[in-house]
Parts: sequence; structure tokens; C-alpha cells
Amino acid sequence: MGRPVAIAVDLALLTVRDGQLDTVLVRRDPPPFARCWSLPGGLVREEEDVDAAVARILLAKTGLDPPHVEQLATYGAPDRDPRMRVVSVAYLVLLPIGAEPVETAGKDGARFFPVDAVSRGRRPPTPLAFDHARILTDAVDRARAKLEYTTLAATFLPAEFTLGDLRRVYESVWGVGLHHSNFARKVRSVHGFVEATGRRAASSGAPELFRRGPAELMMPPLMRA
Amino acid sequence: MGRPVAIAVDLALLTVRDGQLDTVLVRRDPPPFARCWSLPGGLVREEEDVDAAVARILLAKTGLDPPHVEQLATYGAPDRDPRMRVVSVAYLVLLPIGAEPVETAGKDGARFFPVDAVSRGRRPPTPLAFDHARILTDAVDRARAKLEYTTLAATFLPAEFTLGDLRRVYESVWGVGLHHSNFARKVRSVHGFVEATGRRAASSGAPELFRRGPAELMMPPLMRA
DNA sequence: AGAATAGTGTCTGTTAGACACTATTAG
DNA sequence: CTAATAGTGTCTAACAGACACTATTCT
Repeated sequence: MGRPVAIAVDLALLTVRDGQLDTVLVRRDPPPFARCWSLPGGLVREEEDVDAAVARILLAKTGLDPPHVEQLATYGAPDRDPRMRVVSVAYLVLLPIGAEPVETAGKDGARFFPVDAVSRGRRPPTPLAFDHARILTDAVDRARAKLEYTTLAATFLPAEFTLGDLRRVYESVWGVGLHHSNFARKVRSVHGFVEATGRRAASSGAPELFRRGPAELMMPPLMRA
Repeated sequence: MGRPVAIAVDLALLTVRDGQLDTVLVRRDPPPFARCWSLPGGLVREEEDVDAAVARILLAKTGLDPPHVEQLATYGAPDRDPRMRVVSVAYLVLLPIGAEPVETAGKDGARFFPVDAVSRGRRPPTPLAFDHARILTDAVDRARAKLEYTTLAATFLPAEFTLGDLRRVYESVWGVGLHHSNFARKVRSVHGFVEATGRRAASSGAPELFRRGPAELMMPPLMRA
């Protein structure tokens, strides 16, 4: 029946490092786009579920099962890969701060880059392969929007965190400053967003430690601007 | 390279009829799921863009280019079609009230069904083909959620409409009652949601006619519950 | 000591929800 | 006439933004 079609997955891995939203890019070896950077990804195998392919590739590239994986969108322009027709299902993956397994597993040169440097074309030095710049932009837009009306920000953090940690996640992802006091009031007021552990970061008087609550949606949302 | 893979698109067409959210289903002829109802859809052709396939199939099935088409999600379980591997990209399409071209073009038996009857399995008499029940549920969830924070409700209406018309769209899609007065206040307060035409539905004193404004997002959102 | 941060509290403007009242149109 | 609907206005409770004050920890 003519030209073969392949199904691929591409992963937009987002995390927060040094107060910035970062993504993971890998260095491509073979053409096309040789020596360019791209999102981690790979072809879906025969008889393999697409979601299963994501889990497999994620494990191979990062060595962990991440706290949040969601399907982002599918990119199906016929010429997006010059070799053959590849329809790619892109996923958004949020990694907790401090999970730095990518460097280890990154024999193929996986590295973190700040997303705003990438989207401005300042880093990496070469443009992203294929339509990955577009995919990354869509992923960042989705992540930024979802922080407003979901409790996903907590997935960027370890199991226990302070409200200051959580606020810094918002500030890093959105690139804005938030009032510490009003922020804490809002977060506490949303049932199930965070739960008090009873303990504190250091001695008494230090910031209180929280863990993630069962709520997934925030209604009404937490707004920027 | 083994078993062939096909790319398909499936369309969740939503509109409002008789105060209910309705979807369009078509009757399948060939097996599998012979004589079952399914979402309209079809295979993406070689060298055809996925979005272009949507436009083509939409034109063939409904005879119009609809006001809103957005990608919903991709369904890629390996066994979702028993014949061969078919990865399906599902789209959400909103049709304006009164656009009833489906019956005309529907030689293959296209019909409207209320989505809540479908999701409760009461109509049509046979379960939906493939994983289309799941796709439809996802589409309805997406549409209901998007009415909260976007101005998409207006795409269900003709070019000019009253605030009562718009409110009935919300009530039909959400299945709730809204206060006419508070609703109108909110809609008017969102810049660019609606624009006054200056005219009225009938003589003076009749409800004022509006058209869609340029705004796409509503911030803060319009909430249910 | 000084700076940064966490927690508490206050004040104010905005807005959503509930509801009342009037005018007009449709049946 | 009567019922339904559109438009206006009011009252109140909830909440976000801004900001002040204190205590504690880090440097």
C-alpha cells in the first residue's frame, strides 16, 4: 500500500533548575539534522501501545518513572521528517527538582537547557531538529496554563516541600514574582492542594513542611497577571 | 518492516439541539462492528496532512467548513482495530445550531444523538464501534471545560445572537440552569466576548443582538457549580 | 548585625451569587 | 390576560491584591 508510515513519540521533559524552567534535549547523531539537538523520543514498536512506548523511552533516557506524563498533541505534517512519513505523538513530562538522572543516562549527550533560551534561539547553538521547537513551545504553554487551574506545580517538587518552594515553582515556570503571603493564603485555601506534615524544615519557627494533597484541580484558579 | 500501520482521524462533532448537547454518529456497514454506530472519520491518505484529512472528511460528511476544529487526543492502543494497527487522531468539532447538513450528506446514515443518552448507553441501541465511546467522552469533557475559560460557546451560534441564546448554550452543554441576569453581567464584563450590533431581535424592547467578539479567552473564567 | 524568608493580620476594591422590579413580547 | 424573557439595579459574602508587622534563620 505504498509508502510506509511510522509512529513516533517525542517527549518534552520539563523541570525547574536555578529558578528557571528547563527542558531536556539530546544530541542527534545521524542525519537528518545531524549534530542538532532534539527532544528525546523514538519510534513506537510494532504491537506496542503508544503510552507504553513513552514509558519505555522515558526509562531508557532518564532511568525513572516520572510523576506526571500527559499526552500533549500529535504532529502529522507529511514532510516533517524528510526520510519517511512519521506521525509523532508528543508528550509533556514533568520531572521533580533534583531528579538529575538524565546526565547519567545521557550517553547520547542529554542536557538541560532553559526553555526561554531555547525558544529565543540562543541555546543550543543550532535550531532544534524537525518541528521540535514548535512541540516545545506547545508543551511550555500547556504547562504554564495548567499551573493555573491544577495542582501540578507540586509534581516539580520532592515529596515534602515548603510553601516557599511551591511559590518558587510558580515564579520559575511563569517568570513572574508572586506575593509570598497572598500565595500561601490561596494555596492553603484550596482543599486538598497541600497537606501539612506537622514537621518543619528545621527547628521550630522554620517554614512548615507540606506534602501533596489529593486535589488535582484548583477552582477558582490561581492567576498570573 | 512488518505489519502496516495506518493513521486515521475520528471526529467528535458537537452541536446543541433542543436544549441538549448532540453529537453526530454514522452507521457502519462493513465489519468489524458492522451495523454499529461510530464517530465519522477516515484514513489519512499518503502525503496528506492530518489536519487536511480532517478538513476533507468534514467536507464530505457535513458539507461545510465549521467554525471550530481542534485536535483532541490520539488513541494508539495496538488492538483498537482488529484488522490492523490504526492510530487515530481525534478532533473536536463544534457546529453551529441550525447547521443541519449532516442529514443531507448522510447517505451513510449520519444522525444526531444526545450525548448523555449515548454515554449512558441508551442510544444508539448498539455500543459505539472501536474506542469511540471513550473518544466521545473525552470530547464532551473538553468542550464542557473549555466553555469555562474560553469564548467558544459563541461558535455554537449563528453570527448574531442574543445573550439568552448564549446562556442557553451554556445551560445545554453543562446541563445546569444559570441566572439570566448574572450571566449577562458576566458576559458583558469580559472584554471582547460579545459585541453589540446595535440591532434587536424584533422591535425596540426586544432582546439585543450581539455578534462574537475578538476575545478567545475568558479570565477569570465563567464557572459552573 | 543585617538580609531574607515565613507566618499572621488588615484593609480595600472587585466580583459572583441571590434576588427584586419593570418592561416587553409571545401565546 | 398571562407567562416567559430581557434588562436594570441592589445587597451581601467571598476573595484577590497590596501592604504592614513580627519572628526566625542564614550569612
